[in-house]
Amino acid sequence: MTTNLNIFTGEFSYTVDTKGRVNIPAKFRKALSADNEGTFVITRGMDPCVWVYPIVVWQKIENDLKNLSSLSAINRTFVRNTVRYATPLIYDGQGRIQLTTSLINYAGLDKKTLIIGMVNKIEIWNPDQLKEIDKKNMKIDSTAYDDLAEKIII
Amino acid sequence: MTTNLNIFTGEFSYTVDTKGRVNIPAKFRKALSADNEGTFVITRGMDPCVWVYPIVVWQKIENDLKNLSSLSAINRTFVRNTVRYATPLIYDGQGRIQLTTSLINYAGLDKKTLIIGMVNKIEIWNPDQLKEIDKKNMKIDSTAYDDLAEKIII
DNA sequence: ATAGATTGTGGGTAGTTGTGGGTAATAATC
DNA sequence: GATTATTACCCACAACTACCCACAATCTAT
Repeated sequence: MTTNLNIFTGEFSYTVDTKGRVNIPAKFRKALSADNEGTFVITRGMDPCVWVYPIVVWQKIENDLKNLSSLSAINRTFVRNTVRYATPLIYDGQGRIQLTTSLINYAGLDKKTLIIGMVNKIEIWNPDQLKEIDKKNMKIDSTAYDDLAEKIII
Repeated sequence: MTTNLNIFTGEFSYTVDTKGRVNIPAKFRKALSADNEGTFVITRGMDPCVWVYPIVVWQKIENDLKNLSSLSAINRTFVRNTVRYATPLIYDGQGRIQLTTSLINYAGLDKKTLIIGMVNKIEIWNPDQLKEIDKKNMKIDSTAYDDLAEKIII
């Protein structure tokens, strides 16, 4: 197949087990480039969910952050908030990653999860929470959304 | 023949089998350019049907999405809604693709299907559902249609 | 007109995948 | 240092998927 590496799409339903482990969908593991050596970085998403990056992609982000001047208070806060909750981890023999309790709480995860490919990263959601957010977004004025849709022709 | 590659036209009747597989019409497989290596991407259509893209066409969309910053909430929503249901897949030795249950449900597919070439993509419909939509569209005031007629001369 | 190839549809089987739990090694606590 | 909690690694298994073969119907070409 000609799918690109480190690009993730699609939606999958999985469960967080009692030990706080979730499966990384087999398709996503196959899309992970070899130089990651099975390693992801998990961190807080901007929405109430967990973001999962291939480690090589994350390292590029770290690099960009390094180049932000610490003179600006906004920069400092931004860097702190982005890096603060980031944890690298390898998936186990069954293809699962071990989430941290801090991130499980942040995303409100509990048994049922929705794992969504977001092109360059992966999101882990509590399905109910995503439904809420979706509902809220429906009401938001959609002109900005339409502008995007016009630029990116599907 | 000198038909254009990755351009699809015409209508075909096929069946979804018990395993959720549908045939891609031979004509469409022949129109698929070699660099796709037999790979399509299926996703939700804007209408209640399944959209099927050649993967090289889809990858152009992915690329545009990858360049949207996740700092903006609208960008995140847009990316999520666009790629959430997208799955790349190769057709098997018999020329079939394996649909996901999620998309089968969304499009209300059940045995009989209508496969329609939509120029740069393919649509998979439940024939009854398409008939419904067609009926509804008939009633719509046709000024918009007339506007199009000025742009596209058939 | 007939033989051969192609096409659409069905089904079987071996391997993969998702999920649970067990055990040993490591870390933390008192 | 002993005890407890946590983590890393392994085994088990049901459910699912990818891949293969079969075959009738249709098309192509000589």
